[in-house]
Amino acid sequence: MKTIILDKSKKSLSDIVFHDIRELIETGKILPGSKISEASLANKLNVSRVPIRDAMVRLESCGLVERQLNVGARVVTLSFHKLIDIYHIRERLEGLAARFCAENISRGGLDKLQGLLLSQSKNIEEMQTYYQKGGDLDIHYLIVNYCNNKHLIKLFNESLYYLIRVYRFQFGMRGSRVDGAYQEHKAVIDAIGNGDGEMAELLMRQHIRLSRNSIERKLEQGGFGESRKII
Amino acid sequence: MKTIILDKSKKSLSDIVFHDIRELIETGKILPGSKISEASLANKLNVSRVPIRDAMVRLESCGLVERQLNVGARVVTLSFHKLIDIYHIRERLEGLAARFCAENISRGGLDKLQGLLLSQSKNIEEMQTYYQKGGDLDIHYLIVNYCNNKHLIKLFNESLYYLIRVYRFQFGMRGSRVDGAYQEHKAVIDAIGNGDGEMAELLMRQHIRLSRNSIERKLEQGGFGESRKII
DNA sequence: ATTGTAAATTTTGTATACAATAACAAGGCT
DNA sequence: AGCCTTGTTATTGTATACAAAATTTACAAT
Repeated sequence: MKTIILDKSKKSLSDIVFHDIRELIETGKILPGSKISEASLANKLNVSRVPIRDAMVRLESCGLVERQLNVGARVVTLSFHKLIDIYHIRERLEGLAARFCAENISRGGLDKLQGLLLSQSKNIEEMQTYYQKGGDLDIHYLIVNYCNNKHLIKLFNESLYYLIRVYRFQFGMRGSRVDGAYQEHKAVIDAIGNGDGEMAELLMRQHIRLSRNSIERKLEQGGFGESRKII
Repeated sequence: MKTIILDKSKKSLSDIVFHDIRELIETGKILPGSKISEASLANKLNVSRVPIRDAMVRLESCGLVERQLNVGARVVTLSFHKLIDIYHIRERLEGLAARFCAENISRGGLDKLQGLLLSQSKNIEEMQTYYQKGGDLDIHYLIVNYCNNKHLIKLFNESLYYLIRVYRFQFGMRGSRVDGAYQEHKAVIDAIGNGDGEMAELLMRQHIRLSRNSIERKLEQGGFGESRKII
């Protein structure tokens, strides 16, 4: 008997192109506010315009570009105000995800979470680089993706996560609040491990609220390094 | 001097087709779980496959269809479980929207909300038909769209609202809980009018939680009329 | 010099054509 | 008979070609 392994990792060109462009935006290779020409991108990536357009439609849905009829697509322009708006949304949505995790998470999922947490506690220096790379997003990403609510997962992955990554890079938010984050992450994951949904939601909301406060304070101080020019 | 009025209502074929298909799904003209052939739809709507594909990509982002590489798109199959998941999300997101409304809404926006509420209080009979048509969604829609948080608005409109409408139709959820809804809507809008964000969020969350409870009870009783076959 | 108009160019939107993949059916093998 | 193989068909993915719209450029009139 031949085992049939359906290769789910097989991607269409549209898919590949989508992630290529997403990464170009995320890493600032395409600047915010700049126009994206379908033809030039098609040349650059050696594909026809069709996969590019597919990708554009998806990128618009993800909030990374804005399109206008007969004019074209522009990379979204970010602002601190919008960032704060997103943190309010994250507070509610990730709070809910933490609750669902506490109620539903599998043994394997919990192991994964606790393992990631443990690897962070090893030493401060590793942690620094980890956080600087935006790796703390991984914990948030994992918690959402283990929450077992398909709509919530899709919502977060497609409408928030990519955007958050763009913000992290473009505002130079690397390494902010490395101090408190670990303890707060630990508290959330402990609550999840105890199966205490109410507490998990509360702690996650508090954690994200504190992050937002930290950002608002830095904003008042004119912080975030050189990236103010992006405003 | 010639006045330039840029017609934002101008839509591309892709746009029109998107809403056409969305409505076909919403009204059950295309059944849940059924396959959508690009070619046949292109024939039916008298356009080429290109706008159909654009629409498909968007429909997938909105959660109305699921696509598989080299196989095609299927209309999503709904379930009570998923519906409950969505209500949990709505509770958080619309709660936040109510809070933002209380903090930011314009005089005109508030007038609109209170006007809609007033028109509902006129008489029970009108209200019944109003709710049966899914019009109570309008209040929820308005509150979100006046909340002044662009990301939240986009999230709700593109990832929840269409789906909710599909659920309403396919599960025959018309007219459920006409009784309590008015009072609860009034309470939320009063809080918004008073600028009390905390209270507005609390009341909206409670309102949606009660709706969810009502649905869960009906589910236990084997309710929702003939639509159980859809499961 | 500036503004308005019109031609030219570029870019997007849509249609058609071709390639690749998967679903399906028929026939041969154990 | 049942299952595997293989060829056929249908459908999706991608490329190219054409149409329509917007932007840019050039030029003329004030």
